[in-house]
Amino acid sequence: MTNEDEVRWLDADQQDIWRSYLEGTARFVEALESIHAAELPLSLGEYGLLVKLSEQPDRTLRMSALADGLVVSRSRLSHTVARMEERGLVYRCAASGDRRGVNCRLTDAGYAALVDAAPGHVRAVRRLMVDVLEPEEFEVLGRVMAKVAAAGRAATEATGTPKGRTDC
Amino acid sequence: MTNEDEVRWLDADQQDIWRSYLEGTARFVEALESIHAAELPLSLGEYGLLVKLSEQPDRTLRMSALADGLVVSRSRLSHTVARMEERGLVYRCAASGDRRGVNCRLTDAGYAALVDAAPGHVRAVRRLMVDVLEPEEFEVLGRVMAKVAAAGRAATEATGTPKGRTDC
DNA sequence: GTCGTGTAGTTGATGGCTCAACTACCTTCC
DNA sequence: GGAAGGTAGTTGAGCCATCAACTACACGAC
Repeated sequence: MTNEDEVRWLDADQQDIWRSYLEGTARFVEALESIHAAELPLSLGEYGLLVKLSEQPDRTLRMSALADGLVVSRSRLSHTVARMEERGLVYRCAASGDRRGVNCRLTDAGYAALVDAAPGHVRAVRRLMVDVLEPEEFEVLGRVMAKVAAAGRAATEATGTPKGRTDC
Repeated sequence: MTNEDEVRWLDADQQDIWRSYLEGTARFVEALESIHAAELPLSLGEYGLLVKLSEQPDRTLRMSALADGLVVSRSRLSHTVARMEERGLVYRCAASGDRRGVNCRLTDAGYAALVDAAPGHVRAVRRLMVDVLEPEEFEVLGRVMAKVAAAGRAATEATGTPKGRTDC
């Protein structure tokens, strides 16, 4: 399984690309998170959570769906939502139908924070990514990362315990 | 500054691309980290650190250079290296020339761990990214992320306190 | 020389994340 | 109907990252 003879190493060009990817993602999130921390009322993670909620019909989503959508563990989401609930950004209530379920709902204050943060967020995303690329480059990036997302999803479902799953 | 009239929002296509990017990076690191945790003797972060060291002439690098190369704060690197030092993977010693400086050096055990982890790491990177893309797609990804890296670097240097800097 | 400022790195307190364990509920099957 | 196993979500302990403060050294100006 760890037999070295079978390994197809990356050639020099592939290594360069790989390192560009690693550095690019690292610098990008570093810059975006620091803009959120310095100028906006929500961290990048909180912003993403509120965006997801705001897109739902009743600004409401099941905890599990939210965790899957944000690609975080259920445990982490529980803790995060608990903190955001204390700040009045969201609140939890029982889900109808399945008595195990819990809904997470965006409050008016949460929506207001989202509206407040959105312009700065979009400006930052443009400055750090969208506007530094040619339109075609940006499009390819989207196609490419959709493929990568699918591969990751497949790998996570197939083998290891995804995130915070007790089953298997 | 947060005047909404001036904001150039993303159109529907751009939003799709942006979300593909977010989900792709999230699922990718999730899968890669879980492979490291389950099958390899080093976490993804530790692996990256040892790779950087192994590329240096004497398998040695200044702490500050290491922090910059890995895009992490000096504080975080200090803690991480302290833990890895306890495991015998690296060790620190005074740098020559500048008496403030500290060198981080790869031990034989650290190199052995790297050699041990490398095949599984490369296999995972291929399965999760390189091999799911057309060669041209992968090349574009490299070009694109190099641009993004540059933009992030510029933003971080220009404005906010980068990571763990006390100056400014 | 020493004052001021900048750089290198560490440290400890705080807060968030992870992991495993747990409750509670649903579903299936006999 | 009840036993077994799956799903939904939470909790607390321990680990890791972050932040601000700190030591120590370097360098330039006067």
